[in-house]
Amino acid sequence: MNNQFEHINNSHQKIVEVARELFMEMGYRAVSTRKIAEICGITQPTLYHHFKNKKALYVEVLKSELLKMQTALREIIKKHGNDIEECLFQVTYHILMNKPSSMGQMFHDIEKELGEEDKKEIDKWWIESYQLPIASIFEKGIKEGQIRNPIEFGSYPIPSAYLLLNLISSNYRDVQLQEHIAKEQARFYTNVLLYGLAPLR
Amino acid sequence: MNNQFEHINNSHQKIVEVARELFMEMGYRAVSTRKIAEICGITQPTLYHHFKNKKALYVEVLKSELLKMQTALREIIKKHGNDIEECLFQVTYHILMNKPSSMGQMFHDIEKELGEEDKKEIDKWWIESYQLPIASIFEKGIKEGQIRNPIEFGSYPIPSAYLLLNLISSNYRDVQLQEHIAKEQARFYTNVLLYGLAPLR
DNA sequence: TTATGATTTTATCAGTTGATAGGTTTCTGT
DNA sequence: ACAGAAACCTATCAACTGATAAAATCATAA
Repeated sequence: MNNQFEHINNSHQKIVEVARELFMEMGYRAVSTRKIAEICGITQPTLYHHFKNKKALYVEVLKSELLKMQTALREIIKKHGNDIEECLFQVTYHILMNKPSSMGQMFHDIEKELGEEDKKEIDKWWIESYQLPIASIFEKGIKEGQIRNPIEFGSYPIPSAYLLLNLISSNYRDVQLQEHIAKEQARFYTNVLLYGLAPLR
Repeated sequence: MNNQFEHINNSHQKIVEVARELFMEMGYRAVSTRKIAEICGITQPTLYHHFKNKKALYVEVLKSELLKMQTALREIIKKHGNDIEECLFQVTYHILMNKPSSMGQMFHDIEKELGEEDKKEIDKWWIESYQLPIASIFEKGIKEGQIRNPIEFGSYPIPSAYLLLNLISSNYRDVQLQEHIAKEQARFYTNVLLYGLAPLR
């Protein structure tokens, strides 16, 4: 019934969706406001009715991206929280399949293209979406003795989380992973992370 | 005596150096030919006397960057080749300290901004500079029983090399690492890579 | 000295970019 | 039906981009 509201949401949401696809694929600089508008089927100045400027649109894209990941990771951790190996595998697999094609590019854009205030806000969202959920897995693992003693090995939850995230988020080829290959890769990552490449002595 | 030759080299080399710093820090798109020229102390059209176009300059920057890394890694491997743990640590530490501040951005630029023929050439150089040297460490480790059986664990040399490279090359913060922090991080990476986060049973 | 070629400069172009002003259409609540 | 707001459009701007043409400077070899 509230056609106005739906209409706003439709345009707004479509712009964010299109922008996310382009920004994450090509990077902030390589995507023009005209290209976004064209794909949305609107004219370029209309974008500026929905968003203050290009940066604001990018920030909104990042927020929606991070929020989606936060929801998904919490779900996975709730489901497999009792089995740390399976939990890490599922998290790794999910990120591999659903992350932006080039997270390195995304981090670079956040660092170089946004202002201080935006950066801080995105940082907050990033921590809640990626860092805390994954660190919580390792924290539980340490408590239950499935992860080495951090004091001896340096395996504190947050550094461990970043180690896993670095492992996942970088990819020297930007290829989109196929399902079974991503599963294989996630399994390899998880195995190495937990048990290492050296044979048991 | 050959003043002409020196002069060419001076300009040429200075342009490449300045361009490398800017390209690696800001990314291909964010660096204008005018900015490079300004820092070099020359006018922008002069760049086009030394390089066919912006892309050609970027390719040259990448080549010099990769060549430097190739030389360094071969040196390290020759020196510590008999001790796989120390060798991996030294390689990890060296890359952490000397890599471009954002390798993710670099990969993205290679993938999206270069043509097919340039991409293939850079790929060749990349393999010789990073992939083969690091894979050779794991290959030796497998032969000598310091790395698990690849058939059982999936720890083939090249996937293992990429695992380590992914670990190193990504950094969600683009901060320049300080020496002792990089050493600590390299040690942590090497330890996890070889022995895993799970305690020995 | 002088001719030649390498190097660099000035002037300029055409295309793209993010952004704004001002008018027009569309929708909504009364 | 109508007032007001929201959504969208046309036209346009100033800045910046990579690139080229043509002239000027410079070093070098004869």
